[in-house]
Amino acid sequence: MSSYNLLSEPIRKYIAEQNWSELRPIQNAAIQRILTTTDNYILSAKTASGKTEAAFLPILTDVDFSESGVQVLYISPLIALINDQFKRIEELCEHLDIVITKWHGEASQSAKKKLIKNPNGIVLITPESLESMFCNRSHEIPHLFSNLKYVVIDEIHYFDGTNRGVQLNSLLYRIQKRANVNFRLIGLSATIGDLESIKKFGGRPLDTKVLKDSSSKPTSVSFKYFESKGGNNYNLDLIKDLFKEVYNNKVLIFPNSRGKVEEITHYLLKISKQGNLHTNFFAHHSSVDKSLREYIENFAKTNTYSPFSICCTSTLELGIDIGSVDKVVQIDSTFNIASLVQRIGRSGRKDGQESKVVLYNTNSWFLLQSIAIWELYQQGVIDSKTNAVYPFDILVHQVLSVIRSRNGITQNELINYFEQNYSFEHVTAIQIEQTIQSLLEKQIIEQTGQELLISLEGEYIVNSKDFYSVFESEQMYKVIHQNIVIGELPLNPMLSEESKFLLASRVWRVILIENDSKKIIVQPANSGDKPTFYGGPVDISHIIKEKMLEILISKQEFDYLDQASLDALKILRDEFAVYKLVNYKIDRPLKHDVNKTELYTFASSKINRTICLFLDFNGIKNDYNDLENSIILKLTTAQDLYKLFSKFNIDSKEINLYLKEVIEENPNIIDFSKWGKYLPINQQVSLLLDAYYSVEETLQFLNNIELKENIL
DNA sequence: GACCTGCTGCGGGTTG
Repeated sequence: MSSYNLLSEPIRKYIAEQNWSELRPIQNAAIQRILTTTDNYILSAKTASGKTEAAFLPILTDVDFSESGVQVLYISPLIALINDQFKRIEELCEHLDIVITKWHGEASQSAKKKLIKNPNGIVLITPESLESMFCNRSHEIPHLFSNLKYVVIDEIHYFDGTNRGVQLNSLLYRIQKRANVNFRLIGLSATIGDLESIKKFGGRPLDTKVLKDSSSKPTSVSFKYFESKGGNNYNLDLIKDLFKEVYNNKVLIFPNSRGKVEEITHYLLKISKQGNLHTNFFAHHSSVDKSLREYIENFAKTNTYSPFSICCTSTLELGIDIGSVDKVVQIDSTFNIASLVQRIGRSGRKDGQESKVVLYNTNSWFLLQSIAIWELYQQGVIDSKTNAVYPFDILVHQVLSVIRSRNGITQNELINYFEQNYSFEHVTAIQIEQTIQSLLEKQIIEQTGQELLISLEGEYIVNSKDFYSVFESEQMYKVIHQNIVIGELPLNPMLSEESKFLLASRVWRVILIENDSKKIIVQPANSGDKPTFYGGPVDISHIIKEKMLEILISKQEFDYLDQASLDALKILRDEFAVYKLVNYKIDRPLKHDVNKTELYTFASSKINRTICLFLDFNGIKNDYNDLENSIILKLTTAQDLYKLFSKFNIDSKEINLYLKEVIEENPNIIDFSKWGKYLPINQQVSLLLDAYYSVEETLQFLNNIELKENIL
């Protein structure tokens, strides 16, 4: 039977009205498989290939919405995506009598109350709102979800390998337990790196199948090279070239940081105004006020004819609906392949159109990284993030949430509950007990009779609105002009009264800083600096670093490079030719200089960080540059380094003891994790070794490499 | 050189 015939009458009617000539491959496959099996499915297909419909056409056919209780739970990482999908699903349900409810922090309270009173239909929610449901409406969970048939997770790759993903998986387990229900899971994504890891969502990896439409849109690419000379400032020629590239098109520009977004938007606007051309240049990032961002998104979506450029960070990387753009500009390399795939997918969304991407680079290492990522993308390789094997920090958060939600639970019940929780599959009962003991010792929880309860101290933590998320957020000051919020900035020492900065593509002068209400009052000004934002380094995966070396030592030519890129690549290749590297898996350059030695690792950021940990442990001073892949040491020979590496094969007890000392001396080291500080010290050590460093992998890497030296 | 994500419930006021 054709997949169309499997669909219910109202759904077929809907399809007829859409004037679709045919169903897309991913839709056909999904309808067939979802309606004829009981498996979970991950639907993977390129952006704008109709994945939402692929999930909902069969689900709407399968589910009897006249029954009470929420039938379908759609989970999204972003509020903006929920708002977009709400409209789409509403259209899909036009001929069906189905209630659709948005449930997130900015959704209507009355709609939520209505759902509680009469739970049914489809609910669209964020993981954090789900967490809050367990905390504040625990007794409603069975009533809401005991008839749940499907959970749909949108942009599921975004959760994979992240703390938010561990939290989400734990929440799915908690729904199953609390509402005593078994649901099917449908995950949607355009970019999947690690299939095995994604299949674990929902706790039935063996019954979770992947439907993948690997067809990709033709993409035209060009690389341009404008070296930045001194400091962080862009080469003026880059800005002029960029202007020519964008001013007559609809474009998204991704320069990788909020400060650079402001800088580039400012320059482009300036050039355009000088030439009396249009002023549709926008800055879009997390520090620009939400209403302003929505205005920009809406401008892009509704505007059919006029050209515009939105300069943005990853805020416009996921599937928020802004319509189609003509081209995507990436300035310096993305940090991973999935990011590039998502960004490219934003152009040429209409059928038959090709995607267009222009990659600018401002130094040769970024150029090399960009080529590596582009080549891997062409090969269909996507890099993936990996979770900690023992995510103790999320465990501590979930333990607190469960105690709060249950309003008292015995220790044995709690241990048993988390032993079965598939989100913590490798964590043992003894380890769970240690986590609980630590919370008791730190007096976050207390024991009353047989039951564990949140203590007075703990109430402050679990009752704070900051409790629901597993990621940290810094204190921000609102930037206000004439009672209108422009955006928000972290307060830094550079910012004082009379200082000037760029935000939302305009220059502002600080009039007043109100510390109590966390406000910065500003007025427009003529010139100013880009604002300073705090941000940690972003890890680069091993396959990208390895590919960079492969390209560096090969003679491979790339026809998408402009002359300046070719020249820059040649200089870098010539520089490394002296090492006579043959095998990119094994050979690593060791550069002897007049008073220092540089080890070029071409390894993942995590491995580099771990090598530095080993060096610190052995009292060897080192300096590390992730972009250039190099660890700088005092003068040393390859023989000395081999000797040192063999010493790294140390008893893990020693490194544990060392890390304990490090943590005791500097407790802030654990702050890379929001909930890490509540863990016992041995679990803090484990978390560092597991999530921050990578000992096994690093030892394997060091045992495998052969150093190739230059002769001074 | 350095992304992003989310957030309760209540009480008091205003509006239709």
